Amino acid sequence: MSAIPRYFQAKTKLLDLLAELPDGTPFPPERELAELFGMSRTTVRKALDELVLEGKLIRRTGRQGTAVAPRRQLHRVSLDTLVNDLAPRESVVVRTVGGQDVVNVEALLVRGDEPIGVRSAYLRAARFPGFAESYDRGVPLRRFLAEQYRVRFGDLHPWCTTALATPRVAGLLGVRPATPLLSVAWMAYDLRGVPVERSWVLLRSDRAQLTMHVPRTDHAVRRSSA
Amino acid sequence: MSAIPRYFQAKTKLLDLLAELPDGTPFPPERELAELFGMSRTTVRKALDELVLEGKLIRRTGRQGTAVAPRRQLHRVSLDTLVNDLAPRESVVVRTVGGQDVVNVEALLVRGDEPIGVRSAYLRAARFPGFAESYDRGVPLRRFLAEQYRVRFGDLHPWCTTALATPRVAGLLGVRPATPLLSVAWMAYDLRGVPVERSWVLLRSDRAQLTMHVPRTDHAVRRSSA
DNA sequence: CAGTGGTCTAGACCACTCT
DNA sequence: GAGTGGTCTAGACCACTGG
Repeated sequence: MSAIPRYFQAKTKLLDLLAELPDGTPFPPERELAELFGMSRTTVRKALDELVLEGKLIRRTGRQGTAVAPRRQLHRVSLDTLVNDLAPRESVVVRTVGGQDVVNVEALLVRGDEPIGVRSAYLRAARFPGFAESYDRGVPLRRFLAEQYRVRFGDLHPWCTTALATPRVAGLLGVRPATPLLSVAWMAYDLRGVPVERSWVLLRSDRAQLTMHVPRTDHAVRRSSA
Repeated sequence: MSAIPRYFQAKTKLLDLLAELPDGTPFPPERELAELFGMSRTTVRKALDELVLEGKLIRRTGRQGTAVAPRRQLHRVSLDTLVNDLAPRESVVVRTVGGQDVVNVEALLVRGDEPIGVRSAYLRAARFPGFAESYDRGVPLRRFLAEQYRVRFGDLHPWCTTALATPRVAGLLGVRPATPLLSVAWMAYDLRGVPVERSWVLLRSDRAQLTMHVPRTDHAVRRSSA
């Protein structure tokens, strides 16, 4: 095993420093920290980079400098809400892609005036004639499909992973490219097993947590059935 | 807007190079790429760093060098399994922390000889006397608590986010420090509402996906009840 | 042993923003 | 103009791995 890298020692010190400062407090400049810690600016920057990725610091160009990130209230977004009840309202974009074959519904998820995520849904255009023109953006997508096109949705098995922000998504969410995001994706089928909707959501994990539900388990039952 | 950084130009070139190579192909050394692109090694490394984070390249120390990442099969881990059915077996470590007040059960999650995650559970020692000595590592933690200590668990509301690997976790999982991981955490209460267990899991998202379940929704019912 | 990635340094120049 | 973060350089030393 190797020794603890200096940049990680710097990170530890920075975390201590950070814990004592209230939100929004300007942080010492990188050059000053480098001198204080007796390290090169490059090394200190590597530690700062990680703290920025973790959402604990914010950096702005110019005279504004680095500051303690406001401890934003983490918005708790439930999986059920994400799938069923999201009404995109004004920020939705509907475009047809793949030679008119597919309709893409892209919506920015906003909480308290801040973007917290992007949802992108793909539908077969042939299954939903006139969708692009008739979609009511104040209605959750799945409810709209259920009501207007008589879709009956079956069980869902979404999966969750991490992804790095592409430059495009980074622009939408106000983060730097290559920022890690929480990714939730699913394929929705109707009751006959026909695929209906392919969606995924990218969430800023510094602003939103995904909450899930696991019903209570009776281990006695589990045990006797095994 | 600023010009395109050189490291991003390097990344584009590397992606072109990478697209033509089959899985596992050795990649040119960093020093060679730097000379080829007319950049410093540091700049090329920044581009390589992102490709490694995206799982497109793997880097190994020593003579082995960089190579095109094999497209691994992703293990699908269900949320229910993660919470209820994980039997850590031989890799579990039990330690008491915080002045004997708390017991920490740490287990490495393995699939096919590869580590895919770490689970850490915290229990109040006073609630579970003798736990550290008596815990049977072949039994899932929650079942053990249910059977040996008569715990009846209530509903669970885990939450999901991203986290960066600390050097310690990185060592356990075989990734670089600061690799983005999928984090699943929960607080478990018994049926009387007393907190019992505080756990979290860190998953390598290049090897494992978290799968969840959403029961079918009847939008007609939802609509009429609103 | 030679060659690889991992880390670190001391400097440099730029774009940006506040005063 | 002064100070900030963003990028880049040329070099150095180390730990590790294969022949």
